[in-house]
Amino acid sequence: MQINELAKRSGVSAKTIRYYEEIELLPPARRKPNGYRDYVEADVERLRLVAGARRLDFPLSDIKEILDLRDRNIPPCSVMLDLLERKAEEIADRILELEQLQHDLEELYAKGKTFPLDDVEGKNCVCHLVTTHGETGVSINHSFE
Amino acid sequence: MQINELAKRSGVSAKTIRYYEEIELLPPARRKPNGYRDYVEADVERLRLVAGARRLDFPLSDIKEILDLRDRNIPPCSVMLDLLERKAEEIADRILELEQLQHDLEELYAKGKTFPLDDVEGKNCVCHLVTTHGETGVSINHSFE
DNA sequence: TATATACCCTCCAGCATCTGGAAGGTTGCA
DNA sequence: TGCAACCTTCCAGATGCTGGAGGGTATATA
Repeated sequence: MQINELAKRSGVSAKTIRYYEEIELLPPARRKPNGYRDYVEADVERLRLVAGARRLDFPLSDIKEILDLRDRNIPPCSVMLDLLERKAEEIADRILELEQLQHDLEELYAKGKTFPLDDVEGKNCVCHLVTTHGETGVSINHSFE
Repeated sequence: MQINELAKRSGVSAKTIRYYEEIELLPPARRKPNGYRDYVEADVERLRLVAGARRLDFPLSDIKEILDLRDRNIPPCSVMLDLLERKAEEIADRILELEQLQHDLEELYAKGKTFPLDDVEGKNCVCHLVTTHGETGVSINHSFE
């Protein structure tokens, strides 16, 4: 099987497959006499595991760890379970952050709407609201509340 | 004011300030006779706008646009309002994606828990669940449901 | 045989946003 | 004189690919 067929069957582009080989996530591919990469069913399966884990947003380093265990005939399932759990926590945190961000954006938008749009140098415009202040540089300027 | 003071007052690291200058988000800094960068109040204000927009997760390209308008004495507020609105939509989409992902992770975790942990080559382990299938490569393997 | 096309190959560069570190100059103070 | 604490530039790395240049190969058709 050539690289494009593997790509179709795994849902990973040929470009990406070569990249995975380069960073040693996949072993060096067997070659046909003409130098083309030549794959078999086991490669499809391996790559599908990679694709599935990527879809769950696992970093390639974690995926590599899983595959390395499997290659050494150590069942990687408990590691995988751990990763799933940690990832879920990470995602939950990220969702909270984004919700806070969305809240800030909406507040700024609403407030910005009430200000003139042509105040370049003055202080009564939305641009001025989008500014950090103080030494921490982390909170929104709420001085117009 | 030297770079470290600007860093403290804006909440942006000295390293990052130099980087912003390099990519022309900030104009080349004035220099003291000894070659050190030398800043004034206006630089603090400009950098705070950058930091505030970054905190809202605006890409540097958008921020550059805003600053360029301001530098040409064109009020950037209506552009900023547009950006706020589009960004909020983007964040909302991202939150939905992450919630879907979290759902998938939890489902996989729960299901994985019910499987043996030592099934390397077989099909009854969580690793096998984390696999794309078919030509699309986008859906989770739910064959154990 | 010539050509068109659809593959395949390698290597290099770029995206976005910094961050770390090396190697070295400057300032200020004991 | 020595040392800490600044400052400078330049290079490399992180993440996960993607695009393109420049070139070889395979197959079918004219």
